[in-house]
Amino acid sequence: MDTVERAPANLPGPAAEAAGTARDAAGDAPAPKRTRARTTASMADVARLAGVSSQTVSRVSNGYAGVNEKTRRQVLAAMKELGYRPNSAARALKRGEFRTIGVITFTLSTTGNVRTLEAIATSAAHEGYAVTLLPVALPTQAEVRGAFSRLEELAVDAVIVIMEVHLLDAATVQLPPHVQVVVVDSDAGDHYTVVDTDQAGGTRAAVRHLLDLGHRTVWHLGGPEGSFAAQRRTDAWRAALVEAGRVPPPLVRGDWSAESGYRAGLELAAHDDCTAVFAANDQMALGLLRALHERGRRVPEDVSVIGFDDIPEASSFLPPLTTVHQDFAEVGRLCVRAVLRKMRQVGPERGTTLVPTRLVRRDSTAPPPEHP
Amino acid sequence: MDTVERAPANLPGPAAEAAGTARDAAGDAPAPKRTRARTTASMADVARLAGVSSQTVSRVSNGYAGVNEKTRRQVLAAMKELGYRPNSAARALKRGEFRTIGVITFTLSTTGNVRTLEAIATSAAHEGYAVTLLPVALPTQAEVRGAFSRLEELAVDAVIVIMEVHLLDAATVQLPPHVQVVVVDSDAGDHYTVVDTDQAGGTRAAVRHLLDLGHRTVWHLGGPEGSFAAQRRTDAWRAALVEAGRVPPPLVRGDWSAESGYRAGLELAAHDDCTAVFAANDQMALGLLRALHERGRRVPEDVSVIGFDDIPEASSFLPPLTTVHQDFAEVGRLCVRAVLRKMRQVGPERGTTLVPTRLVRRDSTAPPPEHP
DNA sequence: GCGGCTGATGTTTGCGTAAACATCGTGTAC
DNA sequence: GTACACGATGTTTACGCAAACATCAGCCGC
Repeated sequence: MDTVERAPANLPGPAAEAAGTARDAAGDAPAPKRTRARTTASMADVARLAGVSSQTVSRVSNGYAGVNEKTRRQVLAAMKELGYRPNSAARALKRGEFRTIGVITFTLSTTGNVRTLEAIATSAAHEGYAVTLLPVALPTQAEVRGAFSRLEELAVDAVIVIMEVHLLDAATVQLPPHVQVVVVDSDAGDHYTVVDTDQAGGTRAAVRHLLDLGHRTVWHLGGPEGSFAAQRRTDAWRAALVEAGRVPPPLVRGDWSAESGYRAGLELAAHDDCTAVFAANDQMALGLLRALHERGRRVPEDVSVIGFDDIPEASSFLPPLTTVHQDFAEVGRLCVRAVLRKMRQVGPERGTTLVPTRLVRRDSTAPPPEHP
Repeated sequence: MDTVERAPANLPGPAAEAAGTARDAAGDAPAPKRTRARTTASMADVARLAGVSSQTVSRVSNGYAGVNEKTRRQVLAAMKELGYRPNSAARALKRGEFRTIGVITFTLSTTGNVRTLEAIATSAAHEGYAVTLLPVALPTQAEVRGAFSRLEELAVDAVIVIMEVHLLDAATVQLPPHVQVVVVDSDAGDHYTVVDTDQAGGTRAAVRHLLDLGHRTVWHLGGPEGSFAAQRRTDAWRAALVEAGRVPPPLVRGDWSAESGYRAGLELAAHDDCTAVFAANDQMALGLLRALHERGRRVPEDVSVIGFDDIPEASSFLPPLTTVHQDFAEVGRLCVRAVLRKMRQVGPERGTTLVPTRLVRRDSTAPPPEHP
């Protein structure tokens, strides 16, 4: 821990030998007013100590070739002694890039957003980029606009937006020029670059699974209106039923939360002919399971339930939940790749990339009861 | 978008007339070699267009007093026309601060970390600070060291670490000087500034609640060894029992995941004398509930279960989970406050701040069965 | 032996901003 | 009416870095 305590800038005389003695003059003489204690050593300091030009320090710092091995070693030693760290502000100013990606998202309350964010951060780090978080408290236009106006001053080279793009457009966002944007949870593939889970494919798999088990039709516990993902799942659910010649029951809506799933579940439990429910996410499925349990409808004997997301807890539900697995890590990875490509001006400017899903069969689905 | 294309730097003499008409000239004449299309307007560009000095633009930009209202308006108009955005790299370089806080954390798989991070981001935004994420894939020393070495070059003024500080120490971290650190999930209050949930208080409340219900003792499903929070809960659990004159049963460990709670639950279900279990988090409690259910032990009639965290889903478990509510938002808020105070050199350098918990009674706890 | 090349290094310059200092009217006190 | 304060603005400078260019040995080929 001692390394943290050290204050390399004020070392008494160690730097004097070996090279330049000019430092002492600088250290003391000037007006002692507020000394300002230079916080970090600069390239110039290192250069002085190593007896080279600052440009050579720069070359070493950036790992350029063309520096004599002996010189390089001297410089490295000087850097170490002074505790030199390149100043990223100066670097960014000079290079014109921050090596940082901004991520705008709503509250991190949904598993999907968190997982995606995590993957983005990891992938970005891998590429030498940092990730700056721009939280938006509420999905209102004012909030979104606020986030973007913060962004305007922010040190980012690109932005990944994890939310329905309509809010973005509606907020009359004015992005800093040359800042690339990639969007998740949106259908704006013709205006933006979009990366998303294959909502439709996953939904189709879920519905088909239930129909294959023998259910006459499938009810749907949908997500909130604002969400594109929710909309997409609802549309796909309806389409899959129609395609199979079934009649879609009325839609029941929740807001992604388990609590809303519970409330919707109480409603669904009242329908005796409801033998299969496709919940738009696992949390709502959880609430649904509780409601069904309370109303004495057994899962999966009386009612089959299928979720979406495959959160880690899904396998521990009662009963373990059959669900559609989303590969959030892949989504995050692709976001970073897409945004970097856009920055480097390779790859398509717009269009949607879909990440496939996978149906995970557990114990919450079964054939319908003999005669309901 | 046209504002982007414009190359304000090369304007010949437009500044002369209030709102120049000389723009056309700039587009053609200059050497067409890679034009480099200046990406953004600088203060100088705005100054030229507004017919003032760049310093005045700076004053307007920073909202300083002492600028004539008319002048200010001119400047603002010019800014708007050029789509001017202050360059944060230059600003950071000049001011010597980035207005950014780095957050180091393990994978965002635990609710607590995510909630805390979210609160940190929100509070920081409130204070005009951005948050940069430094994900650490695995809690190994090498990984932690890697994160910190990335950090060394990173544009942050302070760091909040959400993890057991031992890993940090062990990684022989060398922090940039003058970068303040605040830590969550740690007992290093004497070396660092620590903000944490009152683990002991929450645990005591949980244990007492169960004892008050009439249980002879309370079993404990603990978290992983590396975690300070887990350790603290385990210690407090044992202490609370001893204090009440009870004999602590053997400790059962999980790794925070529901799956591990399930495995541990199978084990616990085998003990007929186990009538009350305190799980170190809600996810493990979920798995525990499933295991008990599978083994035919009813909750709460046969076994009482209590969790820790109060994740949103807890109220939808079967049965709804009694648990200890953690105020992650407050933890995050206090982290930001502490770190900003340290930067401004007010407030104590080290020491621990505890955030109180609250017991949330739901349906998973009840008096023990008559004669077990 | 000379021109030119290569590798290693130094020098100059400018990125965009804002602190510090300088200037310049205008009014106000005496 | 001179002195002086004050408000409004302009000028200079430095933040730390790295691209572009300059220098300067040593070495090669002919």
